[in-house]
Amino acid sequence: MTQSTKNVRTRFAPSPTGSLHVGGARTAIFNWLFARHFNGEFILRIEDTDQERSTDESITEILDAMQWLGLDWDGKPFRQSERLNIYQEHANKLLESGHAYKCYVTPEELEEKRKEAQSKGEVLRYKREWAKLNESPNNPYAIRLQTPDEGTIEVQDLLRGTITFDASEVDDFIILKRDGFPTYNFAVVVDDATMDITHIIRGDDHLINTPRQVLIYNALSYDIPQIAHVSMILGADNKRLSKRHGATSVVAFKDQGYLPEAIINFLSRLGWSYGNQEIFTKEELIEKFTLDNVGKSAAVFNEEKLEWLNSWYIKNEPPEKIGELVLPLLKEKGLNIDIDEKLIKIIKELSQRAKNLLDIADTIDYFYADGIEFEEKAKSKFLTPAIKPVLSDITERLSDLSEFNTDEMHKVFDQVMEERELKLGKIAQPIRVSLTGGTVSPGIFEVMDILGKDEVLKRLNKALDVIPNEDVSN
RNA sequence: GUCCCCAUCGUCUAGCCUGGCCCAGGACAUCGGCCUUUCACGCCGAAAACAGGGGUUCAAAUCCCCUUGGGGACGCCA
Repeated sequence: MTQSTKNVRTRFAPSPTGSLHVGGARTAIFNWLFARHFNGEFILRIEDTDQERSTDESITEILDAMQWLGLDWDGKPFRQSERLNIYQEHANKLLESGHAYKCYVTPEELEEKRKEAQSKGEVLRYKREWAKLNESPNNPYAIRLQTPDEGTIEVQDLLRGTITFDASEVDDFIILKRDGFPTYNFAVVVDDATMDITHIIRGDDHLINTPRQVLIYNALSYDIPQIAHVSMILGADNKRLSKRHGATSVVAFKDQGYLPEAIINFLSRLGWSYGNQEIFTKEELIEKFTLDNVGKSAAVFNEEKLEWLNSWYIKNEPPEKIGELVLPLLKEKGLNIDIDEKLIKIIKELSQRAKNLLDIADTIDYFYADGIEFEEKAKSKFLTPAIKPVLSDITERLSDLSEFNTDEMHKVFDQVMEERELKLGKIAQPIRVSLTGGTVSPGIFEVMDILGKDEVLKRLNKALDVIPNEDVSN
């Protein structure tokens, strides 16, 4: 890639009309990685020029999500709504230089013309003479850029090379709305130029806007930054990812117990790759990310793979860290505990079986319950009169242990198995049901170790109480 | 409809730029097996793709063209 990578400065420019969705997050990640890779700067710019749809809640949500993902930005986020005078100055300059003109036609009139064209199966082409409609010093106006009528407009894309558009495809478009706010294309150019952005990485839905932006750069005599259009993320049906596809916002995944590491890892690999490597730490991503390995085709959001990555991180991150993350979930369930040796042991076991943090919180109950309930099916299948003597025997021997550790437990079980000529498979499930109430849990020795001697004996005795005695009359 | 982009297993992708090492490699998911104390984990294995057609070339997944398919854009939204 023959691009300059000195003083790199990238930006993420969300519009605050909702929370951060995964597509936006991927764009943010690429820009962030690119900047960090080249020791450059990554700035945030809130594109809130749509007064109707922009909200402060969205801004907060987006910034929170960015922070949660660990995408730190340099300096204070810019807000376009606070830079109106800058856009107006630039628009006036274009007015003076003859690159732009005032247009008095109303949105309503245009809408009517648009409908008319549509009914004829056509697309509305703006005609320059409409600008004069309603012209009067007192009437509001928008400002339009005067665009060339013929020739071509070339766009240089870092990923796709030179893309040529016919000038006739671009009609005179609005740069400043009648409310004094800039339109997207204009604000983007003015901002990227005045904010010294060196590299723009954005979704390829913006590719079609780029010739317009090129025209603005030229009219303003600004240099054009390096631009890379990455392909979009699609849903499983190959359609543009939207709410219809279920969870698409970053917070939704957070709420479902996903780790930021998994999301970053997953999203980074959508459209980018590094040989056959699947797992990347943040540091590795920064080290290895360049535009050279970014692909051009659209990627389908594959939630199963995200899930796999998430379970990988849950298994491989330090249990202390996972513990910190599940603590609030446990609080929600009324389990007010702190990180201690017991919790860490539990996490080590449960994380092997969890796809997300919720799984851990959902399967932890019996470790802390004061008196467990037996699942009916489990009870009737495994807590049988036939097994009662065995359970009773084991309970007695366990209670005799002075050292209650897994080695000693194993010895007890080995003895019982040998004396009674039973396989572990025969006694493990009754023990498991006795200790956890159900048929699914980590290994019984681990469970006993975590529960401790007193609790184990308590539960075994309770189980013995509920098992009817074997009918010995016959 | 017009314009723009894209095209390797179901999915994410390696390989493509700099043709031969590719009867195409990895991962997720699927299926089978092993391990086993349940559930998982883990390990081993299987099935699974160069969209189609023309060129160029001794040789094409790799270069060119067309077709087809998919996506995107056609706003005083961003």
